[in-house]
Amino acid sequence: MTDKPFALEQFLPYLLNLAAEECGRGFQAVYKSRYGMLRTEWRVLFHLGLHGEMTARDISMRARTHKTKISRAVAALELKRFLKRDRSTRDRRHEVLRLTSAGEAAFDDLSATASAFDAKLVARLAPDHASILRECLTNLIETSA
Amino acid sequence: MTDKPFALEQFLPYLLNLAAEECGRGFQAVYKSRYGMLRTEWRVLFHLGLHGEMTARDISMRARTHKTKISRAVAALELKRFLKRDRSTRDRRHEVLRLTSAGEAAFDDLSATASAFDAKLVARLAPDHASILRECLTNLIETSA
DNA sequence: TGGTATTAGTTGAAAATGTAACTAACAAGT
DNA sequence: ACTTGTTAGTTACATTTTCAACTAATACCA
Repeated sequence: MTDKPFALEQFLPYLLNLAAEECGRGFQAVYKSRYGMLRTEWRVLFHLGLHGEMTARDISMRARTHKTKISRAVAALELKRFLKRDRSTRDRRHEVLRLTSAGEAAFDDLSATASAFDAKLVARLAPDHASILRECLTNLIETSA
Repeated sequence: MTDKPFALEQFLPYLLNLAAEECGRGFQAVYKSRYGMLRTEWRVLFHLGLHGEMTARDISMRARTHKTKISRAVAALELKRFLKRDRSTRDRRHEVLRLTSAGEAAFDDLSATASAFDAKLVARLAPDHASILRECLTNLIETSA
């Protein structure tokens, strides 16, 4: 502190957290109020909507989310009739997950909302900064794994 | 989805959350194992270490953190003998918070660790990207308020 | 076949968070 | 003095998250 005064408002983990919280709030309000979903629930919904059939483990890997979170999100989405599960016949440990038509409708609705929301965020940045931002974030996410 | 396939891995709230989680993990391991601290606790510690005397409300505003979180973090830090409180004589609703010498020692240690950690993160990015990243994040944080 | 290890997914208890209601102190107008 | 309103901070309760233990199915190998 006497040497080099640490700059908290420049510290990346701090900035990332604040930005994530601020930016997440707006979209959260939508999926929460409209479908009673939690964060992990919309993530699962989106992964299934985008990639079709997946197992809980696939989603867990792709979304870098712990399997217990996924497990409960899947249970919640099943309860809402947004997805169906089927045990794989080849390996009965695996459950193949798939959106129902209600789930797909929710996905379509929310992904449109998300696109619009993203556009608003990007509009706040300098024109050529958005792509650099995404590149940096992707980089930080992937290098650490 | 048939129209424009939504790109989840380009969606800013999603990227921000993943990046925040990934980048936070490493530093979290330090303050947690070394001092048994929670996220809000190190934030309060840092604000006091950097700005000297503050009230819980000051920290709450600056760190954009809800007052109940701050209240609990302050209580935890007091229990660890990292800070002291004093009721203001002018307005007895206010509590003036100040680090103890043990608190300052923890702050010095952790801020050095944080600097090193930040440097490692920056090293993963393209040379001129780090400052743009910080600018974007600051922008996203402040514009929304 | 039997034994050990691994993997997919679930569950329960403890810890953390969010929300709203609360206490205590002050301010301002009457 | 006496309401009414506001502010600082705490507490209580419900919701979420985390962590570790668990079940069930499969794989590997002797």
